[in-house]
Amino acid sequence: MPRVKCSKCSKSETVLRSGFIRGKQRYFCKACHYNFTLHHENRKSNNEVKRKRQTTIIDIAKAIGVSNSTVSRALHDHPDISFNTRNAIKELAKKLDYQPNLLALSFANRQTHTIGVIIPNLDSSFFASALSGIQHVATQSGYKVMICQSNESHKTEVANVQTLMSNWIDGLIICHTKETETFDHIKLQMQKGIPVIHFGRVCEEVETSRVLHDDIDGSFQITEHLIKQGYQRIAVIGGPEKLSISRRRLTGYTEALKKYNRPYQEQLIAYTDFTKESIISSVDKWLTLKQKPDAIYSMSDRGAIYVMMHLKGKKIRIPAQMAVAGFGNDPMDEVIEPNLTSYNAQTYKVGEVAAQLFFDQLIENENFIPKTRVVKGELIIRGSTVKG
Amino acid sequence: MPRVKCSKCSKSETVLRSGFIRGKQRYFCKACHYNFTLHHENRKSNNEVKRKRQTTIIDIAKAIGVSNSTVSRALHDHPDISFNTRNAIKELAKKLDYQPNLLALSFANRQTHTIGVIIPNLDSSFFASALSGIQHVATQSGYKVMICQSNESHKTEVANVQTLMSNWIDGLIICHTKETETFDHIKLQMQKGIPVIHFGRVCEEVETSRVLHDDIDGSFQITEHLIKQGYQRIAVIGGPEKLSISRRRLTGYTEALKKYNRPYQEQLIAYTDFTKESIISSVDKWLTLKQKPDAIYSMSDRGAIYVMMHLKGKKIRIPAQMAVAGFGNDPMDEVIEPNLTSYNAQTYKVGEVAAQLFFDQLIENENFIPKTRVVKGELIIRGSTVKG
DNA sequence: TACGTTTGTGGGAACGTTTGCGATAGATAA
DNA sequence: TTATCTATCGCAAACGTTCCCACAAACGTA
Repeated sequence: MPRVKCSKCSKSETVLRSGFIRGKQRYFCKACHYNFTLHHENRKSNNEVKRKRQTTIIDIAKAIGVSNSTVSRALHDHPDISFNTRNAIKELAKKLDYQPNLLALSFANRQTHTIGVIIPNLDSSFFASALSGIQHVATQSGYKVMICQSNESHKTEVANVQTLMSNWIDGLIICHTKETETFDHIKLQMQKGIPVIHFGRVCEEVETSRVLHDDIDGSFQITEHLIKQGYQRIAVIGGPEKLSISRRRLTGYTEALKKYNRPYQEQLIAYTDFTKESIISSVDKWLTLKQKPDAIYSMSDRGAIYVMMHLKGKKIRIPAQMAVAGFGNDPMDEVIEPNLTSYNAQTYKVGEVAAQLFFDQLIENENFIPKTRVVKGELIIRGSTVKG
Repeated sequence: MPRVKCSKCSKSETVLRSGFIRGKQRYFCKACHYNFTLHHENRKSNNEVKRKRQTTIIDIAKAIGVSNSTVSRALHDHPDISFNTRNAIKELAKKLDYQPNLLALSFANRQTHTIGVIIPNLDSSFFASALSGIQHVATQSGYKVMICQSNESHKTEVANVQTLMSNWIDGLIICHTKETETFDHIKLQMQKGIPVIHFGRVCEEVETSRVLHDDIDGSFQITEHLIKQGYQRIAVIGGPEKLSISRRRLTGYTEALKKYNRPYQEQLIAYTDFTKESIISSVDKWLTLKQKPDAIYSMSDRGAIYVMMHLKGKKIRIPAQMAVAGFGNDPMDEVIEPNLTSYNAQTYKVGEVAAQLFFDQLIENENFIPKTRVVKGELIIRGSTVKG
């Protein structure tokens, strides 16, 4: 028998317990037939910060004495609204600093005006500038960007897709991790009708719009440049073998060799996971060869820089004894000595195009056909490959 | 007299035009008293991509034959739901791949579980890693992060705040642009009751929680290190004079001078806007001095690198003729030659702490008191300041 | 005047979830 | 039995906006 006063009639004899509500005892008063729970002061655990109310359409409607529909229409310049009403509404809206509640809007329209972006990481200037490109185009069209980093972990990537999707993104722009080899998580979203755009590292299993660096031509140009500079044995540091960019860049390399009638030497190709250790071990292996390479082309600038630092540590002169070239035109290229020859892949533009492809797909809708765009880059020749 | 069939009674004689709806002709049938518009096939311009319906709580409720409330409570392990019902609901939910509609949830609860972050840019590793820190902590607590770049433009920053706010972010973590000198846009949001956290570049006008690099101690350590290395005239490249980090870092510098009884020389202090041009012009000015400095401490690594490249261009040997030190421990520091001495400001951790401060404020709510956290860093001595 | 036509506005459902309050059929105690 | 409890569930409001439909009043026109 609880000794609790009814919060309505204040009697306590008639109060009896009646189950639990959210962990709290609920009481029922026989006298006044009233259910209640005790709102103790320790209700502070309520960390749902209710913000101050914003002006809504309803406020305006009430103030002027029209219906919400009218206000909504007036604000959207719907032709059905009289000049006077429209003006009055707009004026009051401005006065009350009315801001449409995007949440309600998204909720009602079932679209959030948000693009989800998944990239391996933000540390590399490569992805950072692609992201900037995406953001630029998205912002122009009134879209927001929600970013996730996969940290080159496939598992995280899958989780990221989940997170973004449950936030109702309108589209997904993604560059896969170097681990990713299965694409069910992508296919699933496409079935749900979400536009998916790939960039950089691409998935060949599914048909999506995609934007690529000109990997083949870039690799070709770098290789051609090295050949023309007189280097005879050009070694290559690639990424994981299954990664499509590895394959494409290797294609450019072999094409250049073919054009200049140079032999393709298996032992000069190294597939790495882009980590410092794997790269250095490849280089070390090459250095033990009888026929050492006289040039190393790394498919990533970061890798090329590891190579250079390693070579410098071994007192091997660049480019006299060994030329080095990279891919991506990282800002570091102009800092390291000698400056690193690289291929400016226009990553910012890649990001822009990716976002544009998203909007294309949005507009063309169901009669949309996936497109592949290739962004041209340019070879930037610096000291690391030019003797003398 | 239009020849349009009523979509209800199919007569056409009784149909007459009745205004416009959204630009489309509206018709009214006298016979059946019915208003309608023609839904032509060319309704394809409707690029509001309605996605495939997700399973909702209502679907589950109908399927099992209970009310939505019951389903909601069952999924939340509310004690009022019987074991059997709960199980049945959870099972079906799993089977139908039920995902709660976060949009509806945010809408109902008036909170989005999203933190807005505004940073000057993503290109610098400084902000990128702070961002990673924020994201890490946020994700752990089930919060998302919405990122905006101000591009060091105050105007853009203000617009960013607008954008984020109208998306109902639950809190704002911001590092101001170097231009920003007025803070009304911040005050406004604080009045609305949303938590604002500052990091790095801080606003002293308003009372917010904030997390700082240990600018003073960092600067002190760098200066002390230079003094101990025997450098006599240490020049400083700072940011804009109004920027609080400039002032704090200068404080550390002067404190070190004081401790070692060195004179403070006005002409060795340069306030720049961190651009390459302004930095180089400062350096050039110093080089014309009779009493040239023998060490340059740049408050940003990027700036220090500009300095080094410029000095190298002038064949000035580092550190023999001029030592250089930076602040921030940018990855480039280990790439440039000689390696750049710098202060590792633990920016990743700064980001983490910033996010934590947000959650603190969220929990403590109205009885919350702004805190200032300082993240300790460490001096990293490299070749650019150590002779021989 | 009588009818056809247009204009301007209101009503209300829908979007998915949470949650305070009621309600009821059994269970338990008196 | 009766009085009291309890476990379990339903109802409905609220969040802000859009948009389909209905309708009355005004406006033309014959």
